[in-house]
Amino acid sequence: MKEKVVVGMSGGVDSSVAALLLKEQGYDVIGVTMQIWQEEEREIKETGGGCCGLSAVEDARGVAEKLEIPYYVMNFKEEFKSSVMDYFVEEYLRGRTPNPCIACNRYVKWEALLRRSIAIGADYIATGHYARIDRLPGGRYAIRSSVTAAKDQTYALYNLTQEQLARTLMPVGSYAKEEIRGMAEAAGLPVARKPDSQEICFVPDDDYGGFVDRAAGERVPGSGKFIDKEGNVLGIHKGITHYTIGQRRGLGLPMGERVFVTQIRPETNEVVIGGNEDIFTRRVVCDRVNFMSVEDLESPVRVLTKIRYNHRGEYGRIEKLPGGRVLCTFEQPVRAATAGQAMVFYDGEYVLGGGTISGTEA
RNA sequence: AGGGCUAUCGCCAAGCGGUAAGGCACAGCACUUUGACUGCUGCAGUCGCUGGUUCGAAUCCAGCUAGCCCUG
Repeated sequence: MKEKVVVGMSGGVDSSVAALLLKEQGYDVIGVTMQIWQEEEREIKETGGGCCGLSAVEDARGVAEKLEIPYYVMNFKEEFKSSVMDYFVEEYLRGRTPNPCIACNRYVKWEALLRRSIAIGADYIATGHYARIDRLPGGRYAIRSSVTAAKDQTYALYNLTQEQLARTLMPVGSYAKEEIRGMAEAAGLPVARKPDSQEICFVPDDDYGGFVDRAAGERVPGSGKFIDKEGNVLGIHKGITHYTIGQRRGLGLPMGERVFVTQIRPETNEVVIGGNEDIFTRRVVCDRVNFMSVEDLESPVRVLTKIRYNHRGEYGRIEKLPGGRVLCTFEQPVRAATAGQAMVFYDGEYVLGGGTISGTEA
């Protein structure tokens, strides 16, 4: 009997080809689009694609028809709201900078979707991520870099558990983006030319600060002071939720030279401003760690570490700290390590693990 | 109501008789399954105002206005 796999279809090229590849590989494929934040009625159709685009359902259904596979829309709005949107807002209110995609992957895609897929008899779930999953000699599963470094999406997947990885397929990770588009074209999929997704999917107007303020209601932090490291007041800011470490644009401070956010202090509602040289550090600490290729970190090890999605990575030594935290001491200073963002460790092509950045000092 | 100094883009600031540098800020675009960073492009028909001298003035002269400083 054929193994059954539920493919999370966003309506983008990548997940569409994932479904195509799995069908060709002989799986019993079921297409599912996760309804996560969109309004029920009016499907806003314009740009979007990739992970959680706007015209998801319409496009995904078209692809499913073309592939002649069953297709369903599942509602995950509650899970998405509590695990992603609420978390997103809370983090900003704390002066941190969340990565919603990582939360969405772990808690919505790989928790809620996997559970429901199993409930309908599936053996696996699959996505269109540019990453591979290998089972290592020791028996553990680990995310492995995509064959194309350019589109590598392993960073956003470091938080998956062994159980989740054991039931996941990522067929797209073995190909380059151009190859994927080529296959979509060849198969006549209607989404072959769809642009890649970008920005935060549930903030369509790009105004994430406004989104947070609206969602925060009464708790929205008002304007406060921009200060320098000596404490001199440089100006007034719009509220700490509008800033992140390393940010330059949007400050409105004509200092004569480029200045950046170096600190956010939620206690005093202050945003500290400094020069570019003030945002580099060699020591970064994270918590909420998830180990992947290894079960635990017994002794310090040298790894390549990424501190943001689009980061080529920097070498450093990681070691455990009390409280389940991990400290990474980089060989070269890294720029703008930001609390709330993820720090992901790579052992060669494999994701060793990762955590949420809590600060730049132990 | 004595004397001196300064008035050029939102901020800072070149310019010194030959037809408005630059930096910051800001905007748009590119990049990007997060936030950033970065890159590219744009951004004074006009130099506080009014006259004058010059072929020609932001640049020289006069008056006016405003701000700053010193002395009353």
